[in-house]
Amino acid sequence: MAKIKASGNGSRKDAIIKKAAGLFRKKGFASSSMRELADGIGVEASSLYNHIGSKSELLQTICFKVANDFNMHLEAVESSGGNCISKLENLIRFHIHMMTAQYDEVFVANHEWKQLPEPYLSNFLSQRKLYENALVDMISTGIDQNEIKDIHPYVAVLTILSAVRGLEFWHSHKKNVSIEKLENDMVNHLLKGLTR
Amino acid sequence: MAKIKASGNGSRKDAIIKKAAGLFRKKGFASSSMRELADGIGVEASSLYNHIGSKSELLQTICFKVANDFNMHLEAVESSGGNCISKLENLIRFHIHMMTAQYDEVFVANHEWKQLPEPYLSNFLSQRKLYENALVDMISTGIDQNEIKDIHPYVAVLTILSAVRGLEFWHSHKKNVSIEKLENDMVNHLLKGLTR
DNA sequence: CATAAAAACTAATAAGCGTTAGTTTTGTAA
DNA sequence: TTACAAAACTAACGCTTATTAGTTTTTATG
Repeated sequence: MAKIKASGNGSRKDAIIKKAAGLFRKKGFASSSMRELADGIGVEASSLYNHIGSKSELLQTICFKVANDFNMHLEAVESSGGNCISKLENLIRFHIHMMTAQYDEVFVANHEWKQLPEPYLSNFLSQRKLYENALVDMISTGIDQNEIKDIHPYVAVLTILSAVRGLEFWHSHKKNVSIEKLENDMVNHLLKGLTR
Repeated sequence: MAKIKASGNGSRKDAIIKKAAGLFRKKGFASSSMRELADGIGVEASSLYNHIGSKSELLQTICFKVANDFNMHLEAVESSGGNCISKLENLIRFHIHMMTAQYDEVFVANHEWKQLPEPYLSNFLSQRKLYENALVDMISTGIDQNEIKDIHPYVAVLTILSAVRGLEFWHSHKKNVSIEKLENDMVNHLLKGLTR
């Protein structure tokens, strides 16, 4: 065996994907070169191709892994009991959790999906649309049951998803506030508003 | 004179910048080529250099034009009367307005600023930090004056800025809702929450 | 130690990139 | 019509890109 792995119990391929996620986040997919990625691992660029198929495949792996994690959690929440607001709260907290636990991967999936080639691009977009629609349904139900204000459901979904997405900016600022307070304050803001 | 302009009263340079904003939004800055941009205008790539300095200059122009528009409006709001909540509402509505009136440019400034070379990158980031700080101060004042809930001010700023930023997804969905209802629902959500 | 597989290496390819130089065409004004 | 400037063109430059082929080194297993 050889030098690429270094640590952990994942495969060499996993190590490459992890490094790629970090690089793609920092510089963007198109501005990241395979030579740069190889440098970060301590290997020649061509050596990477013993483990992966292509640069594009790296992006695909990252994006669909993230999409899958969100879909799995959504299913779990949907089939759980509880009212709409608590389901929404659960989802918001999961988004915040993912953003901190898998920062690079979530960031890349959020920013670089446009660079996916067909048919992966269409696949990714339709998965995201399904996810959004599930949240729209959840909010619509909440409105019907008088849990939630009369608001355009998609606007609310957009606001929530965009707000949690914005946690990507948190990484440079995380000194003063604990992640628990961040999570609680954001959930509270999104569900109960700012006005006293 | 020559063929590049086609319409309007802006210069040829302005026409190129406008086309570049559209292209950079659709494909990303790094994935957009000068040949592609020239194609969209109906000209050879080298002809562009009679009007612009470089590809990077196009990005700089777009990013700083947007930053400047936001800074100008912020100054106007800060020196206006009114309580904190109404100032915040004014700002949120301006963000929504910019996102619809200058979609390509705002999108590019939001997504591609990372590709700015130094010292423009540092300049852009410090302008954004100043903008964020102004909003943090605004919310802190609101908390002191009992207008706003006791929330971590930066979390609230992050939530608001991220939410309005998410309107970039609106362009594919704008059929069912008027921009006025969108604006009102989002302002209401961000200021007064979702829960009835 | 021998063998085989895994994973590294060197070298090269073809394509695309931003950009420049030099030249020709186009449009305006005298 | 002539003269000037603006803006287009063609052709090429040096560089970087992802990727492949072929070879050698490393590692694990018998």
